[in-house]
Amino acid sequence: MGGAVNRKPATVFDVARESGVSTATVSRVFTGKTDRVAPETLERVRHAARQLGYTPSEIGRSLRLATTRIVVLIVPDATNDFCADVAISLEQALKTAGLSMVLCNTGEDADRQDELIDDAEGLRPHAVILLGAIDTPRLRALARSKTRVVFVNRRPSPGVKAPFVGIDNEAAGRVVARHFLDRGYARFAIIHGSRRYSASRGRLTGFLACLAESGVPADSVTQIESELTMEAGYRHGRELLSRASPPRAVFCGNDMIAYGIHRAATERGVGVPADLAICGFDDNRVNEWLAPWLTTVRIPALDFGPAVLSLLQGGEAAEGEVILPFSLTLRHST
Amino acid sequence: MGGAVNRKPATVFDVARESGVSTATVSRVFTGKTDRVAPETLERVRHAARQLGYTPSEIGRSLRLATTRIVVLIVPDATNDFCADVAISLEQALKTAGLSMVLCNTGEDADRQDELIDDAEGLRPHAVILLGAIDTPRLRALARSKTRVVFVNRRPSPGVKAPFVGIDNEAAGRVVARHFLDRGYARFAIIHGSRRYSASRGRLTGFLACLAESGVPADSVTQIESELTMEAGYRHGRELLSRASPPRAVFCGNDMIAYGIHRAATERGVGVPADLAICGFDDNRVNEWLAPWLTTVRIPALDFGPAVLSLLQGGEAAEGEVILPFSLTLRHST
DNA sequence: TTGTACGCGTTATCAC
DNA sequence: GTGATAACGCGTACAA
Repeated sequence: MGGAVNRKPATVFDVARESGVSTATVSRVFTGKTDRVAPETLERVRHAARQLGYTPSEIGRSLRLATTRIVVLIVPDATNDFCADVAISLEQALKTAGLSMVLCNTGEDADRQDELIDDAEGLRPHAVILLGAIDTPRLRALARSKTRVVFVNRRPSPGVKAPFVGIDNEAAGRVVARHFLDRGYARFAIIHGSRRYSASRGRLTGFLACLAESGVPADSVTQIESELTMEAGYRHGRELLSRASPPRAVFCGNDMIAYGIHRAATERGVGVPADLAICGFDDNRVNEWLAPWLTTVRIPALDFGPAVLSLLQGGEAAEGEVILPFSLTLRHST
Repeated sequence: MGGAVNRKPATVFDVARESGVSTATVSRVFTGKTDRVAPETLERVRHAARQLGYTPSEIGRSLRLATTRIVVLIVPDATNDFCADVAISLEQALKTAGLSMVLCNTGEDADRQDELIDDAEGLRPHAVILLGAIDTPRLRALARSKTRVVFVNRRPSPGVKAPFVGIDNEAAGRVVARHFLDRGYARFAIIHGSRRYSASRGRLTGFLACLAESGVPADSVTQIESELTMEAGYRHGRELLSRASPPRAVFCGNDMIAYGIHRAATERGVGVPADLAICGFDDNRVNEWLAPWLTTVRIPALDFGPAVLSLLQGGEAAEGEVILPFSLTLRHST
């Protein structure tokens, strides 16, 4: 049995002493500069390290290099399947680059986001990734700082230059509107996320613009700003369907909303799509299995992680952006 | 405009110089020892810090205190809703204690788990939380080390003492078997997770024991060890239903499996529960909305995070354990 | 109430 | 190919 139990972790000094070399050599071994170390020395050091149960301290390393290998991902709502998928794909991508991911949840709360940004900066992270960021002074300060920042799915406010990964939301909104028009529907509703999010704004803008250009009168389109949860969708669905003249087709800010509306419709005996057409957004993984009826805009959530990583690796002052493709998945709800 | 742009982050020294005090005083201000600082000095320091955009470096702090405020959560499969819920609830709970969560995914791969454990120890984390851990020598070494470890949903191998959060899986298996028997079903199948997981083993043991005690012959029970995914459930479902004498009731290792089986049954025109009864496990959040037909064992996934935190805070050498309650959610699939 | 001085573990630089 | 050494940012014991 090694004696590595019940003592504080071994350090480079311990390994150096044990293997009869200097700390510099030990460091060289563990930073991969093995070509500058004699093979025999290399083996001696490795052996001693194993013996002592030595694992290099990221803390010491980070202090010396003035940065950690941690990437902080801040999401608005981790219970949302889309956020979860982005987190999963990002964690996988980061691991290939030797980076760890800290996950934080704002709960869509601006103050909480700002606190999390403070905490994140305290970690001196390799980068901060913001999914669905909320525009606050603190956020702008972060974007101005030396900290690497990547915005996902929400563009930084004009004037803030920073890498971006997302889709063309306005085009997506237009595609849905066009689809509704092609089907011949006349009265519409859109239940969208907060206007503070450029993603929500973009979809709303594209949807409304396409309808307007096709001569749909503005009073035929109900707009509802909503949380993006199943509960909210259910609530709004009940309200919409109890109106004297309910909408014929509804475009949802995400699939969660769509699930809620569908339930509201089912409970009232409203046929989908016979009486009400529903279009979601995101195309969550479970759809194929549990909601094979849902027409929705498919976003390649699992491609977001690799895209973010490519931006992180793309040179120092990268201001690049990655626009990922979307597509309309046609099923039976429209 | 403050001049905090384009320079390296401010340190205690900068703040000390700017506010005309010593670094010790600055440190005292930011570690909450404000009662040992004159109110006027306090304000001066805070002002200077704001001016400089100073955020205390967790790195320096961690080095000094020989530990970070990071908790590493290692999960087998983040795409699983149960894992996701545990992660979410843990992140929330940890934040209240000023801790950050690093999330890693083993993909059910033992080697990868061991690598992640190495990485985790390098971070000198406050604690490592293992959900569905795989028993390896490396894991045992971790449990023996000074690193705080909490096992979730899987008991450490006998001889390894460590805090545990989970449910009574054997009792859960029995409850499902009893339910099947009460409904009068005769031929059974259980599609369970890897026997390497004590959680899977426990459910299997309880299920089989209860059936055996009730006089069900062993050859009336099909056992299938499987991945816990929708795809695997679908595959096994097709296979089971194509048999000459298919099972009448199937107990699934988790809800994902159940979704897959349900789809396989639907595609073949097999009625649920008329021809096949299905019982899941976990009761994912989406069930109420998208699978309101699924009878399943409800696990309070969102209570796991707080439970883990309570163990972390429960004294130094806590070897406590938290057994959370489960219940059978009866719906229409049985 | 405040300041001085040290050490935490690592790596880059320089000298040999 | 190897070693000695100086930082990196912070918290605290001790001194004033």
